[in-house]
Amino acid sequence: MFGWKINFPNLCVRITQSYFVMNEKGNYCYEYPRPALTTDCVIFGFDGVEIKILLIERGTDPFKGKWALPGGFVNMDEDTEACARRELFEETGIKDLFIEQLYTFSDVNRDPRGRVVSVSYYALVKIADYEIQAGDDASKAKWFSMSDVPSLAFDHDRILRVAFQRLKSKIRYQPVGFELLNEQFTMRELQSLYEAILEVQLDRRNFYKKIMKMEILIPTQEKEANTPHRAGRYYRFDREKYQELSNKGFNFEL
Amino acid sequence: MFGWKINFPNLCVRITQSYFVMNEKGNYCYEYPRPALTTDCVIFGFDGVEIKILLIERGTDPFKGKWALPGGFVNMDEDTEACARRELFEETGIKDLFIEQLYTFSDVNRDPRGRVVSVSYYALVKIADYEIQAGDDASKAKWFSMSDVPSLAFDHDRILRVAFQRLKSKIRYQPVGFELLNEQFTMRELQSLYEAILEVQLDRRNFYKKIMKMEILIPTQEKEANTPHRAGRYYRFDREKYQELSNKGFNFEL
DNA sequence: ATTCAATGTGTAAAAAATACGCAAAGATGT
DNA sequence: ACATCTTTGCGTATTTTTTACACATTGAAT
Repeated sequence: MFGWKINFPNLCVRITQSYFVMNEKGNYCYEYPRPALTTDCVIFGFDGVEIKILLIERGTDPFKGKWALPGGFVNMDEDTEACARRELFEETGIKDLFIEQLYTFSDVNRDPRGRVVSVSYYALVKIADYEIQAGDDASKAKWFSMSDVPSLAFDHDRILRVAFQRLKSKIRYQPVGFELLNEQFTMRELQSLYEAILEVQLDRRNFYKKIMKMEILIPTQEKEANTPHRAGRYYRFDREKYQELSNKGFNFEL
Repeated sequence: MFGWKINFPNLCVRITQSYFVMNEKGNYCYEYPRPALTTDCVIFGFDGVEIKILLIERGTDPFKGKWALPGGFVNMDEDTEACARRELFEETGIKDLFIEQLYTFSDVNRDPRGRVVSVSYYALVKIADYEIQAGDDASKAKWFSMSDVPSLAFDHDRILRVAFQRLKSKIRYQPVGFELLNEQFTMRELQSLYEAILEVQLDRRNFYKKIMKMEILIPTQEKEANTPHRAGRYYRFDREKYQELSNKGFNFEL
């Protein structure tokens, strides 16, 4: 319905009340000025010890050479979430991941190129699945520890701060942590994840009892390999069971 | 830096990488199509019994005659929050209120006029301050009970649902309820507010003890008037004390 | 066999949430 | 003056949840 390429200069395409004129250069013309719309994505991973985020080194100005969040301009035939997923895939090869809208940043001067409004998302990925792809293609993507993030392009420092804050509060009352772990994980990994995000120490035994009482973990028969000690059992998150319990009024909380 | 009115036809104004051309009709022209950007605002009030929301009757198509959330297009020199506040003031006379970003709605077909992305906000107002203004000016603004909201224009039904959900979860761990009450309020009013939003019944005595233990309420010497029984004491929310406690790690929770 | 962390269960103490009881206050109407 | 009605403020017993830590056992690797 919108954005057809029409090659008559100054043809006015009327769509109810909003319309654009296309001039001889093929530009899109509107009666009132419009901000450009982009999405940016904060991608969190977990390496077993620390929370990491994926950044892209900018190849063009502005901020050429600086690290930035993956993102780009919204197309006319996609909503912002689709845009975030597309950009993510194009820039890092990551797809099919947990993604959720974070906040829309709209400061008038947040982009030196002009008025650009960014709808930001945060995503949780199983870092092992993407470690390789991220590093090898043309775009310079790299995982950084949260404690080791360089100063970022645009207002991306701020976006990152907001995202981490959100992750921190989200993980306490929604079972999103599992998105950061492999399909199978040990109790110790799960606990370490919570400790890394919440920045606290937890008692192993109480943690175990609390999480087991929820009945949302399926113990598998498999165990860790190559440990110098007794191998930990692998568990998997039971999404269906969680949905079921959730519908009955159960609230995940840790 | 952006959006200067320049009267030479087809003059290209280059701002780093983003630019617009102004054609002979005074239109704003861009190399790529852009969605229009609006804000919409869900305004909550509390009349002592029920949660209410403020709606505007649309005077023009599309959805002429339907009720909708107050909102409008974002100007180039204001961020989205400023836009939401401005539109709110223009359409309802309300200013200086609690406002917070809710979510950005970007479905490709959410507006029949074309591609329009809406950054939505929700606001909490002391209903008594605005009851009169809302009804009297040209725009037809009206308070509706949550239980009695008509079908709304655009995707505003959905926005409203999301907003109420947010209010419900927000009020449990942030002291935002006070924004809905007068500067002074009785214990009963505060409790009724929580009961209305959370849709539960609370024990008066436990509620009293819990809220008093937080030490964020200042009891005044004033009391209700014209009650057929013992008048309730007025309290006020101690913002500074809350800030102070909050910095020390105190978490409001009810 | 030794080492070392994981496993799984138990339990006691502390803290928080829940459910009521009750006497007194005080504003209004009769 | 009295009856009515709801707030006020404190008390308290019970249940539930959280927290802290003990302990015996398992099992992979060297």
